[in-house]
Formats: sequence, C-alpha cells, structure tokens
Amino acid sequence: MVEISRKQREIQQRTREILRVAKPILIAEGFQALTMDRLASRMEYAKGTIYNHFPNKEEIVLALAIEAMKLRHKLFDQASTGDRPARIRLMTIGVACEFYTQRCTEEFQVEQWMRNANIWDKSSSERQRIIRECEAGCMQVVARLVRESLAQGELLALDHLTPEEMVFGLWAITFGSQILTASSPSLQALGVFDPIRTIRIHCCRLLNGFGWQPIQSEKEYLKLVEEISAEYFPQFEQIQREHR
Amino acid sequence: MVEISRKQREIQQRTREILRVAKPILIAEGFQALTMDRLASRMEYAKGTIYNHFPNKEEIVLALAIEAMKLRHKLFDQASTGDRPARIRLMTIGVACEFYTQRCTEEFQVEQWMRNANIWDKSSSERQRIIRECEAGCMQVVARLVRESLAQGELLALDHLTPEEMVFGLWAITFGSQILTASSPSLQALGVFDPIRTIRIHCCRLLNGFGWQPIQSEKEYLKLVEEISAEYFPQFEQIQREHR
DNA sequence: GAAATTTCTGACGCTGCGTCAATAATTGAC
DNA sequence: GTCAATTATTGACGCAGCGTCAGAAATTTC
Repeated sequence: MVEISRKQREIQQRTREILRVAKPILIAEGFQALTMDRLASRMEYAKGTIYNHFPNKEEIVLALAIEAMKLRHKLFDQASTGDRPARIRLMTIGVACEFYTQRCTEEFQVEQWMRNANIWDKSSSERQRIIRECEAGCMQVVARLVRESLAQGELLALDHLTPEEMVFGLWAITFGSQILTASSPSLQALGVFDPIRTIRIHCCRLLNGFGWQPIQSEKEYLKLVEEISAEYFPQFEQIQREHR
Repeated sequence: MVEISRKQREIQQRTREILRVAKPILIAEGFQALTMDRLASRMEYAKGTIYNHFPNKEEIVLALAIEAMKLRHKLFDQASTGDRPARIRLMTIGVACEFYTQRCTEEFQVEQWMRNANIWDKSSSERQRIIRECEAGCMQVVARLVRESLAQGELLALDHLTPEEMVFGLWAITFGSQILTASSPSLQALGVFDPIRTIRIHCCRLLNGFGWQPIQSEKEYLKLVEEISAEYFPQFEQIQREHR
C-alpha cells in the first residue's frame, strides 16, 4: 500500500520534527522548561497531536536519548575497528568518549536527563529496553577488545573478572568523572585542574595495573592519545554530521 | 533571652521534624510524591508553616542531603584515622564508601536526588555552598592520605597530578560504579555479576598502577578488604546510630 | 488586660499535565 | 463526483500541586 506508507512516513517525519523542536528547549532551558503547551505552540500543532506521538513529556526525552546513544554507539564502533593492537583501539574508544562528551555536548546532556529517575521511571518499558540495548551494544564493543586482547596474550588472563567486569571499571571511571565534571561547578576549587588529562592518566595506570601491553610509560600514553585524537577527529566529526 | 531561645529551639525542632517526615516519602516514593500538601497534612501543620521553614520543596531535599553528607564525612574521618600505612587507611575509606552505599541506603539515595539538576538548580546558593563544603571536606580527608603517602615514600612523586587529582580518579571510579549500579537494573544482563568486588579489584589495580606500596597481590588485597570490613563494621554502625 | 507583634492558616491564583468530546480531513466504495 | 466511514486534529476542561498572602490565632509586651 503506497498510500499507507506515505501517511506513515508523514507521521514519522513529524515525530522527528517534534524531537528537533524539543531538543534545544531541553538543552538550553532544562526539563521543566519543556512543556507540552510550549512545544505545541512552537510546532503550530495542538497539544493533543503531540500526545498522538508521545504518551508524555518523559518519553520525548527517552526518544532523544535513544538517538544520542546510537551516535555514541557509532563512534565506539568506528573507534574499535582497524588493525592496531587492542589496547590502542581501546584508547581510541576513550578518545571517542571524550569527543562525545565535548563535541556532542547536546547528546551527552540528553543522556544525563535520561538517567534522571523521575524521567526514567515515567517512560515506557519499550523505550527503556531499547536504551538498555544500546548500552549493552556499547559494552560489547569494548568487551570484544578485551576478549581479543586475552586471546592475543596482550592481556593476561583475568582470573577474577569477566571481560565485562573488566570494562565496567573503565566505564565507571570515565562515566563517573564526566558526571562529576558536569555536576560539580567547582572542581577547580577542589584542586582538580584538568579532569580530562587526569582521567587519561588514571586509565593508563589502571590498564598498566592489569599488565596490559604494550604501553608502559605515561608520557608515551599521553602522546599517543593526542595522536589518536588528531587522527580520528575528522572521522568522528563525519559520523556526527551524518547523524543529523 | 531564655524565651527567644526556647522559641527558636521549638522552630529548629520542627525543622528537624519536617525533615524526619519528608525523608521516608522521598526514599519510598520519590521526589514527585513529596508534595507540600501531603507533607503538611502528615505533619498536622498548614502548608504555609512548612514554607516558613523551607522556601520550596527542593530545599528540603538539599537539607536532607546535607545531613547525609555529614554522615559520609564522619565515616571517612573515622576510616582515615589510626596508625596503619596510608594505603591501608585508603582502603578503609573504600570500605566506608561501601558501607555508606549499602547500609546507609537512605542517605545514599538522598545524595542521588541532590545531584538531580532540577532539584539542585532550584535550591538556595547557601545550601549549595554547604554541600560543596562537605564534598571538599571528604576530598580533603583522602587527599591528606595521598600527601602523607608521598611524604613517607610509600607512593612515588606524582609528576603529573596534584594529590586531589589523584583522589579524583578514585572518586570517579567509586562514584561512577555506584551510579551505574543504582541506575542500571540489569548489570547482571550486561555480564557484570559482582560490581562491588569488581570495583575493589579495579581500585587495587589502579593503585598498583601508581606503584603505591605495600600491596602487590590482588588476593592479599581482597583478603585485607574483608578484614578491614569486619573490623570497622561495628564502628561505622556506631557512627550511623549516633547520627540520628 | 489590651495593644502590638509574631506565627499560623488554608483559600486562591496560576501553571502545566493529560483527556476526550467535538470538529475537520481523508479515504474508498459506488 | 459524492458521501458515509474512518482517521486525525483540536483546544477547552478537570485536576493536581506550587507558592502566596490576607486575615485569624496565639503570644508577648507593657
């Protein structure tokens, strides 16, 4: 049925349109500024129409978050390919993370809102499931590198951890530092002057603590991160552009 | 003026009473269930009276968070004293963190609510300041151990990090893992079976990565954590009791 | 014991969510 | 091309909850 699919395309189109309008409001003014009335009047549609697309405000945030996490996933995928040693590709994922946080600030912010208990709890389990899937997808990209590294002997057997638990530590430290950086306006005042470089160093030391080859020196590590950063930046930007 | 101070004591008393009533609502049913009307009717006071104590709902959460963070600070203080090597005392703070997350679940939850941007932004800068102070206090307890360790030679000079930046990594990894554990209902499904033990191991490896003496083996580390746990548990419980 | 002051009260105005009966647009059978 | 049936859109409405403030009640002061 050509007609039905045209209609459906129109509807999908409008769903995207709603998200396009909602996003800057959420980013610039926060969740409480994102009211259905406001959204409706900006869209030149009635409120009821918006409710045909999303059962509530919260669901709009989750829909935005799904988009955001898909972008994250793509960046991770891009970063994890290639034929360099796994540890180098792992570092590239770290760089992708930094890129995401710093250059895809809107998506990063949306992810923060998504983790808000008020918002999460009011959303449909369907969208929650999709988000968890994205999360698992990102996890798997990294866990695959760990498995590969174990197989290659770059990393010694983790007697006490699953590969996913190995990843969990890295996830926790990057995620934790990003939240703290975002929510603590005065890290400077606490004596933390360069959180990004700090976390780079900690990741290096952590991986060294696991005896992960082939990097030993912190200096070498930091230099490599810079090189990877420069090399991948255009690719990441390309992915970001395509994502629109 | 005895009279004035009696009056003032009564008012302070009621402020505490409001917090006492508000806390279980927030914990059990979340922020949106914490309505001023409900609070007022449970207290058998009118809404206006509550507004004499707190300018808005959000401020109540921050007041609860201040209490929570004071408890955290006390636990950290307790953990950091004694004459064992700094790394052991650092591990004890780690144990205190675990205790806080697991045994002071209400306080831990309140801290989560406090980090909610909606809530934080609507609160007075005065209470925000106090919270940042508590945060800084906790940071300092740990940073002091780092400084001490450097002085003792247990830890080699950190050419590229301030002591606070050294702490930031530990903070990020424990904080990050706690948030992920709390907000990801399906860590299990992701392949993370024992997040607590996982993070213990990561902390050990991280500190080893920094060459922090005197622990080398992971097994020894995990055993020590268990011992410290058992030893400090009663003290922590005592502090928790006194905190009411 | 009465005036002055402080404290308490809850009805009120307002905002914003989500609904649904009424209205408009689209479709497809003839 | 027409019209009944179906589908989509609309915005007024009911409701909940925030924060206010004019007046009532209690307390203090003289």
